[in-house]
Amino acid sequence: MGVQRQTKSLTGILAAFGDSREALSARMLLDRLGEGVNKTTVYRLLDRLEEDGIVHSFAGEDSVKYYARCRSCSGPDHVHNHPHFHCVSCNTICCLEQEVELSVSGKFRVMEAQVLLKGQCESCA
Amino acid sequence: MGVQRQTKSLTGILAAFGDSREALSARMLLDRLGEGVNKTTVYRLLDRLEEDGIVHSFAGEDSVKYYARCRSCSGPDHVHNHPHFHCVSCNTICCLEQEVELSVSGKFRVMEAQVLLKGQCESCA
DNA sequence: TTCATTAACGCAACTAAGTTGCATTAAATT
DNA sequence: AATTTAATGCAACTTAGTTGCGTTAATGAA
Repeated sequence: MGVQRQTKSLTGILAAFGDSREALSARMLLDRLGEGVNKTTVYRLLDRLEEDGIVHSFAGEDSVKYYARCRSCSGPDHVHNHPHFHCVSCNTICCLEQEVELSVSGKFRVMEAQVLLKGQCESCA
Repeated sequence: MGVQRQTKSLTGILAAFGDSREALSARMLLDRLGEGVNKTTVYRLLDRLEEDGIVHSFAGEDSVKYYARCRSCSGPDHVHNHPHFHCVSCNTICCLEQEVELSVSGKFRVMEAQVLLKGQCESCA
């Protein structure tokens, strides 16, 4: 059981994500929301939102945990195997819509794939 | 300019990697080498070894930095676009040999791809 | 609309990963 | 053996993330 109450920290965080595909870290959320929210609350809310399948998370290249709203990844099985793109110019990280299909030979049983791409996004290229 | 001297911390770390494809974190190295090495030294050596292209690094699912010896990835351009496999049974992370080819549509300019697979490895499957 | 319940909050104190400055040690070269 | 300086070890620090606990406030019932 994740989020159960409509608090202003919750609406603040959801508003920060807005309707974009951008991935945000706890720090980024704290910076954007300013005085409005407490560090512990942000971490706890992100956990609960992830439990509920409202957001998903992944480790960025900088070994920091990033969160993004679930959009195309909200299918029946709720798999998050879309790539995340880190633009080295504008330094934003966002979800790409397309699924990645990759074939791994051998006897490995792949259950989940996390793809992190680095380069220049549409606006910066 | 990375590593310049043959010290026992260096040989210890290289011995810990051995000839395997396993990826190790600073913590794992410290645990395995015990009294033999200092925390700061391990972090600094890993940095230098990465500069020299002896090892490469990536963020694990746990947002911890993992290092692995460069083997198949030691080509002319030294690209590290092979996948890393995290076995949920034996909990080891290792480099896979095969390159991943993934096509990203749209106007993104992809410069680097990091693929982290989760599942069961050959021995555990 | 008020009250009771308890989810959620905020603070302080903590852990763990990784970094930095600086004085000391020890490879490598002469 | 003497010199040079890369590398080390320590302590102190930064940053990400967690935990315990007393307080606050969203929600549903009376």
